[in-house]
Amino acid sequence: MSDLLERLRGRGWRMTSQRRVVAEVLDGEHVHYTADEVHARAAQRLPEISRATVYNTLGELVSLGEVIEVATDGRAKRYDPNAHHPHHHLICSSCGMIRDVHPAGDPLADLPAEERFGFTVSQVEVTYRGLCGACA
Amino acid sequence: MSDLLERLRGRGWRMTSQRRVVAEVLDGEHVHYTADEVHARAAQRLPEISRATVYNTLGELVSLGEVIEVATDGRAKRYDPNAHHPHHHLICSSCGMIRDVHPAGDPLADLPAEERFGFTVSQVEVTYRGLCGACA
DNA sequence: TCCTACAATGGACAAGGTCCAAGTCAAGAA
DNA sequence: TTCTTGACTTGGACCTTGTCCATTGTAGGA
Repeated sequence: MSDLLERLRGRGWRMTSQRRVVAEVLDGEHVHYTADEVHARAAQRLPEISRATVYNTLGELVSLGEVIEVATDGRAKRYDPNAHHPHHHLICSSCGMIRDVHPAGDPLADLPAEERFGFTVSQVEVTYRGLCGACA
Repeated sequence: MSDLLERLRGRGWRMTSQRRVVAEVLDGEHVHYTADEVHARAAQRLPEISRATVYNTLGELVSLGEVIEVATDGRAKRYDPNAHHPHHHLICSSCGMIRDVHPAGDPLADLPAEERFGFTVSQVEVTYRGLCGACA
């Protein structure tokens, strides 16, 4: 994740302790926290960090393309730092656990021109749902 | 949509004017209203219908499998009555318009066993995003 | 070290949705 | 037809998620 901190600094980000902590919380594989979870974890290291700062920082990371926003269920959005490795999501309908997956095939190519209705299609998300081993 | 009313009655639904109006609002092709839009349209025919009843009724229709809930953007959920005809969605990133689409291919078959992590996968949603003709 | 523009804070506010106690009514029973 | 009853509806309080803004703090360049 120090890569991320370097990249951000290179883009002219002012490096504050709050931003550093948020970036560190988002380090790791298969991390899909809600904004609230990010805030709770960040607050363990920096108790006075505010909710607004976490929302601001997450929003900036998303618009810089460093983090992906995942709307899994109409409840809280989740934030996925694995933005530089294209992938889709597999979600447990019972406990909400999320895994990154890499299906074969190219869903973009599967959408014929006559099904595009004049849209310029630029992005596809595939969401698989089911029950995880523990919930089944 | 009278089919729907019949099916619901067959399942033991008590038929009230509120439920009838909600079901009627959801009649048609390419209908993807938010709960609030359903409420507004229902209220044109039945002014005293309450928000809670609309939410209850939509929730019941979803759990009966008659309507699909679509979380397009982390804002309000949308309700899609086209539940008996499998399809996916194409969404304009600018104006939010939604179209039903029918891509080729089978994304479920594209997820190899070693990418399923012990899940029993039962459902796939594919969401295409881009700009519609008017917004491009 | 000092400045200052950018960032953080916290509290108010808004949207979307859920819950609940009380009142209403659809539909089966008599 | 009328009665009965439990399912349904209502409206308002409340919760969760997220945004906004005026004020205060501070990173990093001069």
